[in-house]
Amino acid sequence: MFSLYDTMSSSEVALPSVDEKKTIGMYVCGPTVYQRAHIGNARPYIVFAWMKNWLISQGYDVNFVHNITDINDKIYEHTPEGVLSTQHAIDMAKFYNADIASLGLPMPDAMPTVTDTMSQIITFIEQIIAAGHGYVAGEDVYFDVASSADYGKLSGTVDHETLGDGDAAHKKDPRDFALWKSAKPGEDTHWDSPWGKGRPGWHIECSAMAHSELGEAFEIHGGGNDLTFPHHENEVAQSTSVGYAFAKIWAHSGMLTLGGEKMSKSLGNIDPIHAAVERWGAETLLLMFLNSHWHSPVEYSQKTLQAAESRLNTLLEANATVKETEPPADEWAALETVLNKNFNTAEALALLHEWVNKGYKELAAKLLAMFGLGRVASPPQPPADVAAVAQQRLQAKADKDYEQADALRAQVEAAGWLLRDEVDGQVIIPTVQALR
RNA sequence: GCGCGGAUGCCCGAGUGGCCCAAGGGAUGCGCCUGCAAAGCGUAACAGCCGCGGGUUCAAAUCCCGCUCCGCGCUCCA
Repeated sequence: MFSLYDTMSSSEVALPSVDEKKTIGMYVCGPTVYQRAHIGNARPYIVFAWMKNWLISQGYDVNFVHNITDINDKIYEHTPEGVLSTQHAIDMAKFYNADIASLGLPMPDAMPTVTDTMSQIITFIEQIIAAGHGYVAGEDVYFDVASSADYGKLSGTVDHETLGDGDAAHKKDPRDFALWKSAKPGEDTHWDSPWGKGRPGWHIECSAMAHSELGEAFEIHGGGNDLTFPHHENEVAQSTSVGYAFAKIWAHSGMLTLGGEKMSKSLGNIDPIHAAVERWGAETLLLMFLNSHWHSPVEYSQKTLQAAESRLNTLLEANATVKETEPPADEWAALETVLNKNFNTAEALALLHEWVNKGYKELAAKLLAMFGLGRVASPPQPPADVAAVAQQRLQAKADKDYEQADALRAQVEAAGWLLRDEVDGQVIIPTVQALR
């Protein structure tokens, strides 16, 4: 039985068994595409892509939906002069797709955009108004927070005094948030609606995309924990206001920090995904995240990354040299225990080391593949020139020309391969560098 | 200030009542091995009690109370 820490109930909540419900709906908030995404943005995607893989191995079918917010104030602000904001959003969304694809995990089953969900969004707003939970003010539409009895239940944010931006004169309550915003001068995108030309508010977009893809109720709603309030709180208010059950589990992943502070575009302490992958490689980044619980923060530092890189080398070496052994029959069950209980990847990683060290190759390969680390189990073969130098080194060694042998070994190492003299001969072992 | 989540070895990081004198990894010392290495093996060091102070219990890193510190949120945010 798989369970996850759920923000709504502040406790671990179990998924229905495969017999009760085979298909799991999973919605994970994606980025607003106004500039290139950073490695912190990638964490929710990574965590839930792993989770999808795991649930499939447990017999479920998983529908992993990861949206692209392609309409937002930020996009207007960041669109270069002379470019349409829609084009800028398309460009950045393409980058995001390429960025997450480079991590080596399965792509989401659906990546809806706001633009493509516009008619459902408008219908949804009409439903909310009809249900008595939304109101029109001029050409804007707001959600009536006071009408929502459970507002604040998800985030525990109940302090009415401090909430709300207050500067929107026609709000009934400062906590009310926009469902539809009328078009402003200078904005190059707007859509027709019963309330005039405009665009949807941020929160309604996600509710609408989630329901449009996954129906009224689904199992897991994920996202970074910085979205708990107001974004997810507002999503809950919108969706439950029309009678939808919405998400069974609210899973909020921890922040990636840099210098002890959240990595964020507005703080500017960011490292873009593409730069991080280029510098460290996907495997090292994945191992860094794998080492800590999905719910905890992770510090993105030279030290953290280097430790992950060393770990990767250790796994590559062990995989290349340890002899295969038959594991105990119920060994896989140990993994199920740790992963099914709140998806404890750090424990799974400990188990992975054990398996690799003991030579349980098949099990290790299966686990590695699930975490997007398949190349650790099946690394590339050394290129012909490297193999040739390795061969020459063997000859030099046989000739007792050790100076030459050491030089050749250094040459191979510079190319990203280790040469080791085992009892049954020289072996060539890949390092992190060989995976690039 | 309020809400939520944390505080475990030199470092990262599991562990939520007894199997914990605390997993796994990273970084270390010595020996064997090796042409020299690396890995491996052996060995050493490695948290004297798991932020601090109380309490509950036959039993606590794990539960309760108070405190300190850190992160996130309080309508830009993964």
